Amino acid sequence: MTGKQNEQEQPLREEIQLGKVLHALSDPVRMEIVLKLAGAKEVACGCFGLSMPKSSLSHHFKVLRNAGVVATKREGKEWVNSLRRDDLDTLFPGVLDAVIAAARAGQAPAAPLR
Amino acid sequence: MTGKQNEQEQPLREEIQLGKVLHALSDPVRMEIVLKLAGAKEVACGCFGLSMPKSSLSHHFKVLRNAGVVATKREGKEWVNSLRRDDLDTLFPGVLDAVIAAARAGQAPAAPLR
DNA sequence: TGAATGGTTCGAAAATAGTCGAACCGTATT
DNA sequence: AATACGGTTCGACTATTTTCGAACCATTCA
Repeated sequence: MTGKQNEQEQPLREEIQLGKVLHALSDPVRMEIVLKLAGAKEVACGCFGLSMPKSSLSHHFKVLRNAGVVATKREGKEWVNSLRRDDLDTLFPGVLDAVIAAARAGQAPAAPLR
Repeated sequence: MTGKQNEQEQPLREEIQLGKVLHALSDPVRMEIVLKLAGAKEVACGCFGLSMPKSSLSHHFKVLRNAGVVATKREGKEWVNSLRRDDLDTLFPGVLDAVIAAARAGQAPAAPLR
């Protein structure tokens, strides 16, 4: 009953590459995920209003994870995701903030944040 | 003798999309091009120490152009490229600067800028 | 006009990325 | 133990990207 696998393999901070990060962020679905994570700390995979099969969604999370953009770990029976803000900010200062701000402004102008 | 085609088709400012830009920047060759352009205003396509066929290089410039990252126009018999800083800064404030700074720091740490 | 230069465009082949159903794996609940 | 739940993994397929040689196109210079 001990956790057999309660973390997905993710790159260490120093293994994160800018190119990979930018590629991960270049997809609209993944950008939407990142925007949601940016506003909500931690979110389970299913809690996204994204209409697509589980497997597709899981794929996008995997890309984000492998790029070092999000961290995923078990929390009960669901996987909980979070942005690796500290790592990204340290490695690439300002990049994530600027991209998120630009994406917020451009893609979803009408979304009432509260 | 009049210029038959002295500009490559490029998106208007308002047609530039963040996702396309990020994808364009996610390739190492293209990032290198952008870094060179960032430090040198305008540069002809050939003036890059990149060892690859003309057609491949041309392809990467095309991706950058289509994404709205660089502008290209005829100057005598060569094509001259420049970063579309003003457009990008207006649309996505801080993104280009942060990415360039991060790329400079990460990829080519030993390059003595002067 | 002819040839050299600088770079684009055209295929076509190879590599990479995205989509999705089906099977699977831990966890929790019964 | 059996079932449900949340999500991953495994193919297989499709679509997009990358790479590169060969042909082409303006421009300039001889």
